Amino acid sequence: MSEVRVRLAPSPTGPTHVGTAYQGLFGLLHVKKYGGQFVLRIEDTDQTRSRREYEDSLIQSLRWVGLEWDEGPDIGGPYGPYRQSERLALYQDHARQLVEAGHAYYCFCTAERLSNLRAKQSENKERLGYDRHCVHLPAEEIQQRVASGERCVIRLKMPRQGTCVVRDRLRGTVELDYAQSDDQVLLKSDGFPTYHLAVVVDDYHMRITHVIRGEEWITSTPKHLVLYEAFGWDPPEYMHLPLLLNTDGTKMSKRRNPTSIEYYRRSGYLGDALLNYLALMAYPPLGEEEKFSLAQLSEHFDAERINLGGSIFDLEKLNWLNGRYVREDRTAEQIMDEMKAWLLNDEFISQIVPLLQQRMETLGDFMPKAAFFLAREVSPEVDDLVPKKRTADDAVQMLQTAIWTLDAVLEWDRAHVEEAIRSVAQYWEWPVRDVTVPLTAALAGSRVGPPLFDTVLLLGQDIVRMRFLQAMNALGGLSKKKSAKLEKAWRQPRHVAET
RNA sequence: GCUCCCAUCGUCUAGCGGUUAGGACCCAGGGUUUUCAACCCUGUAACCGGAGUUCGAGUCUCCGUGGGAGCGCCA
Repeated sequence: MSEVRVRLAPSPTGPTHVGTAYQGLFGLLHVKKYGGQFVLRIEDTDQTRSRREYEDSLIQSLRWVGLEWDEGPDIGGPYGPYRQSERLALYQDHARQLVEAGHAYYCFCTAERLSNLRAKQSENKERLGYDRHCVHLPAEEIQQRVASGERCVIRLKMPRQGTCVVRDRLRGTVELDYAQSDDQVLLKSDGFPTYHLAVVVDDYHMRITHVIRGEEWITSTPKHLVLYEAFGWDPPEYMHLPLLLNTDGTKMSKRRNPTSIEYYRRSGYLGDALLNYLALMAYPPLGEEEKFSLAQLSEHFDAERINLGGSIFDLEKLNWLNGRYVREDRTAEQIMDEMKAWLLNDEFISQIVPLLQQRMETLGDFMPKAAFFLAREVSPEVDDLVPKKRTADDAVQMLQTAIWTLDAVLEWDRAHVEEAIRSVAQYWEWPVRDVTVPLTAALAGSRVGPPLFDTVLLLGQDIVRMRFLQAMNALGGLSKKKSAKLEKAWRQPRHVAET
């Protein structure tokens, strides 16, 4: 039996999701139990969404919760490179190899044709999926169109019938009809692979023995098994973990919950407490004690004990656990060090002082006025969240559009933040003050505070989103239906009058 | 719509045919404490439904129901 090798394969397309740490935790546990290697691989095959800064914060965040890996983009290893964008030739070769062997084919369908197709299928209540329009093109035509530089993709030829038996370590066998999977694109027209090709090629070449990933992948496993078969490789063992859920039971998303590791760090949680809590989400404590370290857990870890139902991420319990870590696991000195490493340092305080200086009479005014920058949460008065002559509902909707607008800001600097907030006022055709006052209240807990744009900048995207969300909830929230309607209107292209 | 996964207190869970269904978070009450936390004690609260197997079902089987996920040139 070969050595156990497990990988964590996140995409650097946004703040690091707690689910990434959760999956990494169980992967690491498995590796520790059998004594193998844990690999970090960056899946940056989406050129439009992947960003290097996200990769940096990803690595930092994973280290912060206490995850460690033996091979990865930052430390190298024998099977690198560990960044998929640096392995393109490998995927392209393998895709061509599949075409030559008759397991895949070129497809010239345009995005427009595909979306029309999907619309029609959805209208006729048919199963959504590619109709194999390009599967039987004559060889000469393909050659000609490829040679002429026409945009095309390579698709996997899935079996039309039969049942795929997926062995899942936690669930036993899962049977899925091949017909449920359509001909997946393997190589995109920009020459980058899709997840499905890249994951199989890399897992093979990196000698991955166990694929431990979220349950959302279970239904696409047949595609991966077909690829292993086509290449003549032995597939790895699969373990699909249950999902982390919002309070309403849906897949955890930043729309309803703080989901990023950066948020929890910034809010003052401890990395080891967060990881401990994440373990509890799917793994029952060994005995009565629910507080345990990674080392303690790995000693007794048994995958069979993983619970299969998705778990709701419960802030209350995390707060309780984190409190125990603060009180029981750290000396006062260590807490001091943690706080310095957190935000109580010159770097951070020196950014606040200029914002508050003009609002201070004595030095003693500083801490109370700065408190909201460090607080876990604030509780603004409803009156401060609603501008005069507006309703609570108006304010809720405005807050929601402010969240969307700020989420779309890629360069988190003063100019872009200001532009985004002004555009919210513009969208509603409100005086800027009617936007800035509630937003300030939502962030600072009071309508009086330092300048909004600087405050937003300093609090950071994740904290800002969460405080806006909390303000919305304080005002009664927004129904799903209303939210969808608002979003539709908000996403309409807007025509700004030209001067 | 089609397919798959899942199902014990509000939440996280123990239970692997015979239990007064246990623990933790939350909440409530009490104790301790100069205050507040912390800590300790007590309490409220659950086996989704229906058949079947069995002397006996939370536990096994089937059928419902409910929830979730997937069906992208996103991962």
